[in-house]
Amino acid sequence: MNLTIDYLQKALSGKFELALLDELVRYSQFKQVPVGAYLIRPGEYIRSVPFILNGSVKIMRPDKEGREVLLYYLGELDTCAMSLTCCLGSKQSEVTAIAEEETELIAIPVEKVDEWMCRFPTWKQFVFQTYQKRFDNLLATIDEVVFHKLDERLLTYLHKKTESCQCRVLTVTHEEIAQEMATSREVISRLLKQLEKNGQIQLMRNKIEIL
Amino acid sequence: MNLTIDYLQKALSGKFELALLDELVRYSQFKQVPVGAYLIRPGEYIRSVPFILNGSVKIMRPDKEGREVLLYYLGELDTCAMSLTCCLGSKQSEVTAIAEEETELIAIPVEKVDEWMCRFPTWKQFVFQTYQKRFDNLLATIDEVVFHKLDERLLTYLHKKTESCQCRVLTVTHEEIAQEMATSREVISRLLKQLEKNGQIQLMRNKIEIL
DNA sequence: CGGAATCAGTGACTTTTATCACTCAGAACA
DNA sequence: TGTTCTGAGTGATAAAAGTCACTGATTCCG
Repeated sequence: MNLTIDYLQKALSGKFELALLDELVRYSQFKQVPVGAYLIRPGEYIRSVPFILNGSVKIMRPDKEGREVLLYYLGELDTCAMSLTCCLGSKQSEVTAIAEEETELIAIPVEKVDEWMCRFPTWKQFVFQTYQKRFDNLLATIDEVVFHKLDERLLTYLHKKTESCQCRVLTVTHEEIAQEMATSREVISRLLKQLEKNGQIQLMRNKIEIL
Repeated sequence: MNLTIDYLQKALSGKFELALLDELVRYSQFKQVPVGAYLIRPGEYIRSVPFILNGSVKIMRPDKEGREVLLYYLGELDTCAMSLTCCLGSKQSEVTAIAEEETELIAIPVEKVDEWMCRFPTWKQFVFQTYQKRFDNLLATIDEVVFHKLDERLLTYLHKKTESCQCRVLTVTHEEIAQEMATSREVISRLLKQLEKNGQIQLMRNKIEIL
């Protein structure tokens, strides 16, 4: 697909001024990312900041032993704050980013992200809003793991997931959930059964319907 | 005390250009904060960004039921990234900030923080480095609570605390530790006893020596 | 079709953490 | 000096989460 001002204008619907849209088209690169593809892995350097047009991306935090936790999802018109700082400080990534659905995004070169901040107030505002959102996301994640038990966490996990993919029936295995919540499959299976008993969900093979 | 360029120059030792130091002195306010004082409480609005000259400040995340967790410490030449975004977006604080020691800081008005970013490259760099650091802090906190057991968490808690206050003997009760780690006093008492048995710490009334 | 692979369910048990109930030591203070 | 308060230690027990071992069901594919 070709990146055009028309397209961006529709997608961003008045979020940015025309001059900025023009530069976005001129300097950034359109990308289509298939489900399951890695946008970034820990340790890699990031050379451009992804700006998601549609689809969704999950951000995971791994530890040394191969486990990992879901931090949050990025969706439409979201940007990764970590990649911002990583780029500007040319630091390696601390997280994994995986396309949860087929995702379309534009990759913006770091220099431009930096340059535009002073030239376009809407861009600066956007960048800081992004930081704000990510901090809130991380704090929400901390709230979950510190203050809530697994069954509650599982429920909010399911709800967030349905939000992110916009459908009531999730296609996911217990094993996958366990990995994203850094626990074991059996535990998740049992808790899911419990939630089903309580009438909060409906279990099927590979699928979970949220009621 | 009076805020002078000389003083700041010494404190910041070449971090910022003279013109910026000049504006720092002109527009910000020097503050001395006693131990235990609240810099900010959740729900309050922040009108200026604190820049810590010396001392240390602990940032806590509360939940609705009155419990809270320690997120990280701010020390010399640190700034709170959350207050940055909160200010710029005029949002309420999501966290509590308490002076862990007697702390000296300068309060910088939001408009200046914003304005200087385009005028002083060192300032912009500083702001983004701050975001970087806070993200790293939050990720480290998440690592702890998700991947580590309480005894390990307790040990890193103690080590961070000694770092922040620069002494090997902490003056703290088991109850306080329990609160900052969102658990109960008995649990902490037992784990501390265990650490003492392993020769990692030495317990005294109101005091813990790290070996 | 039939075997292999993947996913889910579950009993039995352990470990970790939380909670309750109480004792004891030292500090504080009148 | 004795009483009160705060901090700490600890046994008993419960609840939550993790682990092991196995079974059964469904899907996939040669």
